[in-house]
Amino acid sequence: MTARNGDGSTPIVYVEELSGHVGEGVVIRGWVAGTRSSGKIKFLIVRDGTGLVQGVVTPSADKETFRLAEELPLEAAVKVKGTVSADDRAPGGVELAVEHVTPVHIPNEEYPIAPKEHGVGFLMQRRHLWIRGQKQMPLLRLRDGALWAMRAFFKERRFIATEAPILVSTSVEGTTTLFTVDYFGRPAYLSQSGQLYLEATCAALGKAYWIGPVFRAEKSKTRRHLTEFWMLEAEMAYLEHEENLQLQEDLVRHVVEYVTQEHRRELEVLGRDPQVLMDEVEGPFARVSYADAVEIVRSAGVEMEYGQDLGAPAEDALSEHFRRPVFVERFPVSIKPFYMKRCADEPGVALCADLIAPEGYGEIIGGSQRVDDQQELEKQLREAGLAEEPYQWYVDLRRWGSVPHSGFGLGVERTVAWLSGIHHLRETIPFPRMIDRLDP
RNA sequence: UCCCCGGUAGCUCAACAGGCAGAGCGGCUGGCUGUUAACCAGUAGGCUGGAGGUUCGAAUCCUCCCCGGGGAGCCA
Repeated sequence: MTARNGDGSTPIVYVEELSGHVGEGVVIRGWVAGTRSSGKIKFLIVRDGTGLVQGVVTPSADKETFRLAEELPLEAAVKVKGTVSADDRAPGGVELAVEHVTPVHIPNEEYPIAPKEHGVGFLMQRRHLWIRGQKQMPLLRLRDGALWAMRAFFKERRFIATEAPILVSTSVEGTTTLFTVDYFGRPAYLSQSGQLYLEATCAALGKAYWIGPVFRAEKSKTRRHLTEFWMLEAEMAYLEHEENLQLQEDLVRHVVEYVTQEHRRELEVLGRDPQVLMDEVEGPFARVSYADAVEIVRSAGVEMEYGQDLGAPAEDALSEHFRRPVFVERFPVSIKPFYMKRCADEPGVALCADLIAPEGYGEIIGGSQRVDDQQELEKQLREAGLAEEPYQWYVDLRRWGSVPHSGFGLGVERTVAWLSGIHHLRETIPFPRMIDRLDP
């Protein structure tokens, strides 16, 4: 269905569709992203959320339009009627010979974000406007593509999309700092993970996943942390460790393939070479045990003791060493949560793996096979120093029809950062929440 | 929570060793029929984050506070 303009004759189209309308009259509805003038010829850059197009205004347009073209400030809202023409000089290959501009809203004040350099603090305070930027826009579109690819992957594999609660009464991992809220007079917490609930759900549905926000009250202050971020968590009954890794690998490869095929334009604007991503997921992902990883990290000159978790410098050393996604398996149980099953051949290590992204983007997946034996689970709860009472429902899952099962959680923002080549997580989500950033 | 760096025009920054507070961009005015962060000419724009202190004199040195950035730990 093609929308029609007020006069009933001119089709309203989006910038991304313009190449299919060369030679035709169209109306673009959008915002002014820039103006230039060279006397009797004026240029109007218009964006509409799907892309940017240059409108060319000459004296052949009506008088009012010709005058407006010079005066329109940044971010004026306009409807632009014109004829689409192919032009090699235009970025994107097409431009618009403007016949008429209808102003929808003309700002009275100067737009605070000039098309010039700005500091991050300045831009973050104006995040609600910054997202209109020519790099932010494709980044958010890329995020959409990545999430879409994840959902399509699971749909195709017959996983059921489900939900986990955000308000919870207990911690999943015991160690992480939680946000507390008042829940009718008693404390509740914002969930840091939906995993325990996914374990329950997968015993009902067989294969389940969810994509939702999770919260960490850690006072992290780095480019790899947000206090509110989105996690994709999947859990599958009868899935064992090896198959779990294969599932994760298939998922990540699918997302990369989808994004490099369907979002080439966005990647190009972001300066991200799709070939780099494709090369990284070509062939099986690397695998290394935690113990061997420690040796690799040390030989790269990074200080690390066996028993310490992988810090950022350690992760960077590993991604530099393997230059492709790498699963780090068999972590010491002391640095992993209580619900992980232990390796049969070595009870001191967990049947788990973290997936480290290439190029220093850090851990994008953490997963494991879960404890399926009731006594074992109760023992590990005690060893973790957690109260058993709040976890009774979780223990129940081992009481009736307990089966081997595994799952994982993927950090959406870290994945998008890797895909897009963006350095800092804050740009991969529309309105990031960080230790010192609650507005806008 | 800890460590490091910073706060000067709307923005990005300069101002030697304590001595008249500047530039580019943006804005505004004018010029230009193919500009790509256009270009050319002109113009306005400042309580140097706040409070104390040292000094003849502080954007500059000292103390405290506030705000921003980078990193660590923790994690996705």
